Amino acid sequence: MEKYVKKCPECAGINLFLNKEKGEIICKDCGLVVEEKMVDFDQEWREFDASDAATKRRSGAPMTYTQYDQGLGTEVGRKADLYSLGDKGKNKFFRLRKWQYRISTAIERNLKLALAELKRVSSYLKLPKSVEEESARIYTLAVQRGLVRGRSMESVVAGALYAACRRHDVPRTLDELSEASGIEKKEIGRTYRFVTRELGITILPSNPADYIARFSSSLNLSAETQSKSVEILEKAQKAELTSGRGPTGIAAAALYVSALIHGEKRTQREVADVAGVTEVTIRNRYKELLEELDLEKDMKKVKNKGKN
DNA sequence: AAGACGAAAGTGGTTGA
DNA sequence: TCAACAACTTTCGTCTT
Repeated sequence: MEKYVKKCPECAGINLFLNKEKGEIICKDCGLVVEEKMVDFDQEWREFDASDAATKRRSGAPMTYTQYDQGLGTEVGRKADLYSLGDKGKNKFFRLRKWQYRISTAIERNLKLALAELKRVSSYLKLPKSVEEESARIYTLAVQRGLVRGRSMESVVAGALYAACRRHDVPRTLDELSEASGIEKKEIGRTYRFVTRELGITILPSNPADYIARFSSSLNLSAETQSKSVEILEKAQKAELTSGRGPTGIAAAALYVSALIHGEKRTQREVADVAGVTEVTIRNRYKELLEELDLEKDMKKVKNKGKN
């Protein structure tokens, strides 16, 4: 996170912080997420020597995975090769070239459509460009390996986006992806798992804290509440309450408790809705939090009723 | 009347034989 | 391949504010 220069449009505070990875600017005073979609002005690579320059630098038209063939294509053979072939060889050659042509145009057509869809969903969710690129890359690989066969193009696009979000620590819930893409949640989850497994993409379990900023912003919670909940999350992780649990549930519970403590009560329903979990899950996590971390003292300050 | 709480049954996915 | 299993959901009745 780095300091940002402008003033917060909500509270006119100057404590704006920029998180480039997530494409978010967060106001530490009021917790407002000012801008979720921004242009990343940075180079994402660094050059240390000439070979870095050769491999990483991109000049001319930018080579980008959001262009469907990256300006590169495959062609089978050239005329000159024909002289070394007999009649049989020639036939084979033409057949192969025909197939290659069909396959590559099929892939290109598919990519063209898919990347349009990908851009649509990505902009709907206001995802940063880096994530869009990543998911386009993933999708391209998936098409080349024939992983789309038997699956709808849209669901693979959604799966690729989900994977890219996770890799960039800018998690969106399956619900959000589902709403944006119109694909069922389980279908996205399925293709996501399939694609990442087949492509050997490793993805770390997402950190609950990554969800806090967004959730708390849609609930209009204060910055104190927000940072308190991150604090709670850290303690929860030390107490090993987080492993194996759904990160959104934990994030939601931490936010819920934190809101209670700061007298900004939100109903379990409200928190559950933005986090995409049920009230029951929040209750369970919330109960565990109260048991394991001694938050009672904090709670007493708010509702001064003795416990036991 | 709305919200919080918790029990019970159901779902989809993982794991280990 | 199948059954046991954990996490989470759905549903519903009861209690609290």
